[in-house]
Amino acid sequence: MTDATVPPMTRIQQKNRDLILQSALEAFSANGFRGATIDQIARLAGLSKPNVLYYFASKDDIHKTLLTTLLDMWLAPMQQINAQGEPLTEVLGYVQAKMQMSRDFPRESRLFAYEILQGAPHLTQILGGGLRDIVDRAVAVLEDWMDKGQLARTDPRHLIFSIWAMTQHYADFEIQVRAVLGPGRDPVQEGAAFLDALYRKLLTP
Amino acid sequence: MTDATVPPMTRIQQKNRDLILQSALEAFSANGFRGATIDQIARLAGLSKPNVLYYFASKDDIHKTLLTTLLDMWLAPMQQINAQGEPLTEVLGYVQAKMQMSRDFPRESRLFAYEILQGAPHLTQILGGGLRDIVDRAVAVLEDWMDKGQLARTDPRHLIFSIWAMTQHYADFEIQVRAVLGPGRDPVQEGAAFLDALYRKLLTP
DNA sequence: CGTCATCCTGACCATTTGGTCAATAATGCC
DNA sequence: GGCATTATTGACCAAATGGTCAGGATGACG
Repeated sequence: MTDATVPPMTRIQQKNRDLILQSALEAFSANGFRGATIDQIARLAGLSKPNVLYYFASKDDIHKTLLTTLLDMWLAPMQQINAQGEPLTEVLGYVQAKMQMSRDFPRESRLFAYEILQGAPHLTQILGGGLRDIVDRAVAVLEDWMDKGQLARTDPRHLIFSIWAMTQHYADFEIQVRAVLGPGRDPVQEGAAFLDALYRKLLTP
Repeated sequence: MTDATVPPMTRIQQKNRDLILQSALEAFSANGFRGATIDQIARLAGLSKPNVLYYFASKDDIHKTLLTTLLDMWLAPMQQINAQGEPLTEVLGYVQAKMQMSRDFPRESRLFAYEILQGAPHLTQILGGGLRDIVDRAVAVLEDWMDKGQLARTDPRHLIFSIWAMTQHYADFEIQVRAVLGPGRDPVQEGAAFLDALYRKLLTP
């Protein structure tokens, strides 16, 4: 019954779809969904507009594909928290990993920020489903550590919110951060040091 | 030479300009600048599109007016930090004030979030100018308190970033927060309690 | 080399949207 | 009431934009 043998996916397809998604990431993250145009994406990819629409059914399709493709990568660090590891190390490692992503993938960060601001039209299912499960798992681990006295007690969910908020801030509001800090500084590096100290102090039992 | 006696500004003008700005806040904060249309703003205001453009020169003009009008209100809490007050109380009060704004003015919060994400095309001057000065003043106060040993030492600027990040998170990413917390909870109230504990622990000498 | 599927494009279309304008209606004021 | 100023609108425009399509170019492959 099942198995439609999906598609062959030629080398050209692979290459061009990747190219388009890359360009779309650039465009969407800079201007938001409405602000980006297919023309712009096509130009960035070095393709014609109809050609872009040959690989994707619509602008919306590109956007949705991009979001779902990148979501896994975005949530990966939290899933890598090791319940058998040293609690403080694990949490601080997670913070640093998220911070690293702010530096390395600011466009992805902005893409998600726009989506959530918009009301998450494409992610509502995932928000209430997969994301919640992933968070719940991490929360269980954190609570276990707190029960054992290996971590100072706090609300684990708001702890996670705080980590998300701060790490995203350095990516999404980079302009503001730079404006306040002035030139010649490395916001993310400084931020990483600050957050390490902050969470160390907060979570040390 | 100077003094063009500006404008009289009739009662109708006052009322309609206010109406339009209110409607524009609704539209821009929900859909971003590009996503909102003059038609939509006009409909929300119960006016015709040309009538909206009678009061404002362009869509851009509405947006800029809105941003600059609301910026003062947005930055007010930080300017109310009292250098003569009890340090911890002052900082925690600032956090609570910002949190209160997340609850009471989420649209304003999103408006600024969109603007910064976009690269702050309308606020660049203010970011590098007024904002920086305001922050510097607060930083001076914080550093003074730290020097006197009344506040634990941290980077004051990143401390401020963290407050901004967290308080804005509850407004701008409300959907995500609600999805993770589940129904029947009050994110902002819980967040306020969490942040109070966090900063108390971080800043108590 | 032939042929079949994949790939690509110019031209085109409908809709949306920011903005204009001349004409009309209210309003304020003497 | 009469007149000047202010408000308001329907009709209209040009540009931008998402998307279509028929036909041509370019591969893959026996």
